[in-house]
Amino acid sequence: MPELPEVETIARGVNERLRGDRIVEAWFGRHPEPFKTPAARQARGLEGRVILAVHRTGKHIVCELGAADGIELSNPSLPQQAKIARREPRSRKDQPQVLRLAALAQNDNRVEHPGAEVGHPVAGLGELESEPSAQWIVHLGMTGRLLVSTPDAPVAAHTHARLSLASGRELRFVDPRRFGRLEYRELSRKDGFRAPGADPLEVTAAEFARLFSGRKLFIKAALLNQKLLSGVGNIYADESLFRAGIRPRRRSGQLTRAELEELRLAMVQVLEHAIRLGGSSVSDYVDADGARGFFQLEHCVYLRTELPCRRCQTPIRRIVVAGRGTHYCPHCQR
DNA sequence: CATGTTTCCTGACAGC
DNA sequence: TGCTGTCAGGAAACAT
Repeated sequence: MPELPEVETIARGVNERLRGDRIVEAWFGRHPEPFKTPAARQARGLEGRVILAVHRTGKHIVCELGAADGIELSNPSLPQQAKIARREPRSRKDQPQVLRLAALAQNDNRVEHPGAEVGHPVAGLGELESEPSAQWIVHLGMTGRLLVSTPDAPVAAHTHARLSLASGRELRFVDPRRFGRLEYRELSRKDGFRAPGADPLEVTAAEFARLFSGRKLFIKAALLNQKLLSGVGNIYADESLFRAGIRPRRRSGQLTRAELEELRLAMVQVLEHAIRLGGSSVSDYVDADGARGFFQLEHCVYLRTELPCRRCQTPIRRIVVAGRGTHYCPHCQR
């Protein structure tokens, strides 16, 4: 199940490999509607476009796309768009993609994914050769994969999209369980896509505390709510709570300010460590090259029911919270 | 609005 | 062996 570290790993991998490549042809299987955008419209929109950059927001992978060669946009309000992107940001919501991409670029220096060379940083939009005029947004759901492969590689079952590229390679979207979503949007009409909640790696202590105070729901349910934080899923909610020493059924609003800060720091450490290890391969997660991650080897509680706690040897307990399997140490977490 | 519940979907696995 | 039943789980839709 791809969460923030897995999605980040895939986005970096695709960015390193496909940046500057051109989509020559887009093929979509007819099976997996509903996409968020009808397949025919995606294909029409994607074909001919250049991939300027690929990055992550929340659990979404965003491909920034340049205009197709020799084709004028039908809705040329681009000068307007460019003006918006250069303006000083007034509020968080107004922040242009430029800043987020720049932040990603800094992050990139810390990557030590064993399965891949350290990549060149993701450029800010200002460094791109041209302004993005469209985006292809990929959500992997539970079992989605985004793979860079050669055209002659065997097509896996449940392959729902294949983008043929000018370099001769293909970008494939495979998703057996079909919880994944594909969306195409043109930027002349809407602002660039951003996940609905705060980014777990960038959220400030004050913002984090504000998000989680005054709520009655279980802290685990709050961590999973993408409208509060975007990117944390079941694995990293459990691992973050363990690291912070907080029980998953504590009420979000009952946590002290100190506990919330403890939780935020634990979450950041867990996520950054997981990114360094290329994510967790628990079911069938692989990165853009088909390589597995290694963070599952360092899980302290997730899927460790009845196994001894790594800190105190107490057997790990499994309960259900917010409809999700939830794992914790009854001794280390209070 | 806030929160809880149901639904989608298929591979894996248990039980007979 | 091979069938049936159950379950996991992200997020949208629906219910309270």
